[in-house]
Amino acid sequence: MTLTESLRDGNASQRIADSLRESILGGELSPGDRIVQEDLSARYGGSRIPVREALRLLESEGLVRLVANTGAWVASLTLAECSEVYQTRERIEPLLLRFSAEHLTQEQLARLDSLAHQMADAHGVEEFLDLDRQFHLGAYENAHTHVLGPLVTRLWNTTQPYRRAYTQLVGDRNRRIFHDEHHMLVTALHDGDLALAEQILALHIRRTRLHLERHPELFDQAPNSKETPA
Amino acid sequence: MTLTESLRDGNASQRIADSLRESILGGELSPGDRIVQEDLSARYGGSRIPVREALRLLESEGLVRLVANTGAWVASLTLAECSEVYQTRERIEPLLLRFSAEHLTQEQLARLDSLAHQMADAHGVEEFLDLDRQFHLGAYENAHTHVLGPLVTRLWNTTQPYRRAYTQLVGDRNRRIFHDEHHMLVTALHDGDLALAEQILALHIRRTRLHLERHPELFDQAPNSKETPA
DNA sequence: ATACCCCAGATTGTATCCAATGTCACCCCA
DNA sequence: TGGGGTGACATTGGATACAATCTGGGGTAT
Repeated sequence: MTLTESLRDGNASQRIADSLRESILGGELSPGDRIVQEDLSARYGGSRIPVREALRLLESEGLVRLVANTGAWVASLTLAECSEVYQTRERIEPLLLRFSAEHLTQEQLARLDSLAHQMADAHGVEEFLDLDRQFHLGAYENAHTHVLGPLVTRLWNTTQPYRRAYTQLVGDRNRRIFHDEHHMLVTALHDGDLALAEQILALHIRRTRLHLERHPELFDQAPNSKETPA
Repeated sequence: MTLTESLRDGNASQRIADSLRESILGGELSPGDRIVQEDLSARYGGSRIPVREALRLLESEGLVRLVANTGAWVASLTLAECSEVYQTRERIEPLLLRFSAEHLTQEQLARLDSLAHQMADAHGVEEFLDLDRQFHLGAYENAHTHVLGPLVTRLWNTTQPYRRAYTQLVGDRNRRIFHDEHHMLVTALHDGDLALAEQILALHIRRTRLHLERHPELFDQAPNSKETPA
C-alpha cells in the first residue's frame, strides 16, 4: 500500500498542492515570491494543467495569490489581516478545544505535556515552530470535526510565515510566558476544567497577537488590490 | 463597461463558479445532485478546463464534493456538521459585527430596520431567506475585513440549503421570536450598545441552531467518507 | 436464487497545442 | 533629458485529443 502513496487520491494536482504547501509552510518560499506555472510543471514532470489546479486550491486556502492573466505569488498578509486571523482564532479555537477535550486520552495528554517540555529546550526557530504547531493542533486531534478543524488549520497555515519571522526576530525573549501558558493549558485539561482551558487558550492567542502587533515591520505594508467579494 | 461584464476577471472559471454557486444557493441544485463536467461545459459553451477549475473552487468553499476519478456532487451536510457551522458562526459573527458596527452609517442602520420590517410581510420561502441573508450580511457590510467577512459568507452559503428546507418545513411558526431578535439587534446597534448587540446576535444564532437540531430528518444521514485531513 | 467476475460505456484526469493577455524594454518625440 | 507610445517576448487561459479510472449491467458458476 505504501507504493501507491506517491499517487494518492489518484490525481497529480493534490500531490503538487501538498508539496507546494509544504514549501510555503517550511519557509522555502516566502510571501511575495513569484510562482511560475511552467517551473512547477517541469519540477514535477507533468503538464501545467494539474499545476494550475493546485494553485487554485492553494489560493482558496489563502496561501497563494492569483491575478488573472498575470501570475501567482505566495500570499502575504498586512498586519491588519494577520490580526484579524488571530482574533478569529481567539474565538474559535477554544470551541474546537471543547470538542476535542471530551475525547482526549491520557496518552494524548501526556504527549501534550511532553511537547510543552520539549519546547523549553528547542534549539532553533524551526524546531520551536514545529513543536508549537504540534502542541496546539495535537490538542485538537480528537475533535472529529469536519468544518472547524480544517478551518483552524487553514488559519494556522496562512499566518505561519509571520510566526516564523517573529520568532526569528525576538529569539528567546518573552518565551517564558509562552511555556507557562502551555503548561497551564495542559494542567487545566488534565483537571478536566474545560472552562479554564478555554480561557487560557483564548488569552494565549490574544497575548501572542498583541506581541505580533508590536512589529508592523514584519508585514506587508501596501495591500495592492485585495477586494472582499462579500 | 457592461459589455465586458460577461467576461469579468478575464477568466471563464470564475464566471462558471459564480453561476453554479447561484444555482446551489438558489435551490435549483440540491445537496446530493450529481454534477457532470461535460454538461456544464456544454451549457457555458466552453471546454471542461474552466469547468474543472470552477468545481475545485466551489469544493474549497464547501459547496461541492469532489471524488477523484469519479465525479462531483452538490455538497450535503450531516446534522452534526451543520451544528458545527452554527456554533462557529455563534463565535465569529459577533466579532465581525464589532468590526462593522463602528463604521455603520445612519442610512445603513435604517436599511437594516427596513429589512427587519419587510421580513414580517415576506411572502414565500425564497423572499424570507433572501431578506434574512441581506439583513445579516448587510450588518457586516462595513467590517472591511479580508478574512472574516468571506469566511462568514462561506459558512452562510454551505448551510443555505438546510435553512431553505427548515423554512419550508416550519412555515410561519416560531417566526415571531425571529423578528423580535432582529429588531432587538437593530435597537442595540442604534443605541451604540455593542456588547448587547454581540450577545443578541450570538443568542439569535444559537436559538436558530437549537431549532434546526429538532429536525434531523432534513440532513444527510450517512456521511460516506469525509476525512478531516487535520 | 444469489454472489461474484468481467467487460463495455461513461466520465474524469492529463498532455499538447494554440490564443489571449500582460510586461518590459526600446524608440520616438517634445 | 524625460515621458509616452509601441512592439516583441514571456506567461497565463482555454480547446482539443487521448489515456486512465470508475460504474453498472449481464453472464456464469455455485
